[in-house]
Amino acid sequence: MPELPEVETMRRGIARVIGETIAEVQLVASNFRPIGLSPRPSLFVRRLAGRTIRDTGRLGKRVILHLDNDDAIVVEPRMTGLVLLTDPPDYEHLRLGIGFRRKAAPRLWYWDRRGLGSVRLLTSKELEQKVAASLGPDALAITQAELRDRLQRSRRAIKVALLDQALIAGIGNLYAAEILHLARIHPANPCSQLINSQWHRLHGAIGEVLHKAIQCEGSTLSDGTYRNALNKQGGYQNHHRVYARAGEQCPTCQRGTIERTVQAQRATFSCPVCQRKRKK
DNA sequence: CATATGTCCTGAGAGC
DNA sequence: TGCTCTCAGGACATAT
Repeated sequence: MPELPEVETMRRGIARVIGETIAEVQLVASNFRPIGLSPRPSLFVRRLAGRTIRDTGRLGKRVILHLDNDDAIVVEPRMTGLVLLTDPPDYEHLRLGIGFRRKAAPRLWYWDRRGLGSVRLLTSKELEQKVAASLGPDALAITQAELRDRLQRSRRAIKVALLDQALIAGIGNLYAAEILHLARIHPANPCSQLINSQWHRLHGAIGEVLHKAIQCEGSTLSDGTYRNALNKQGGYQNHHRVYARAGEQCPTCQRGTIERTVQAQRATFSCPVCQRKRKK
């Protein structure tokens, strides 16, 4: 489930490879069907040979490694992908390894248990046209006016709209629930019905939740999958207010009991008391 | 054009 | 105990 905070933690965690030159690329075939790798393996390896990592970045929920020839490695972890500079949780689900010329440089791994993620090598033009152009403003950079302008005409529920990466980039199922709870907005509330004070609270809650989650290095859920680049668990799961807490008392109002509902085939958690369905 | 649904994948946990 | 079923949710293809 890596969302913005987890992917940002990955990006920061691999900053040490900036300036390193690629010596060798290892594609781990194993018994798995091919990972979402493009271009085809031989070309992928050839185009990376001798390249230097110029910078790291993030586009929504993707980690970007910018190379010295302006190509970019685009890592999309989806549900269970991890970018690591240390030994992975297991060797069975390793997909890709990159070794560097400098002896002291750590090896860069891509590990993915479920294999829904992908690793692509794109030109800067492809990165712009295929990736960046399909994303809305980053959730950490969006202004309150942009947020309202982009979402308020949607006929969908606010939580469903927050998950639409073309409207705002970086928020996933877990953080959407946490953000709406902090903002005291019901997830089923249609975007068109939000009033000014709610847009204000929503914008504030997006920043507050995401910054705190980054500070905690993301959320490691009960399955234990998510890890930072050094294979350490995140800490934000200890701050979750509603996610996976159905039946517990609401931490905001101390009166409501957290409910689990389903929207767009995704589990949603909210407090029926302080996240009222009608506008404020 | 906007929105809705089906699909991929593995492993954990429930229920019998 | 061992089997089957359900669920978890990223992004995208296809349908409405």
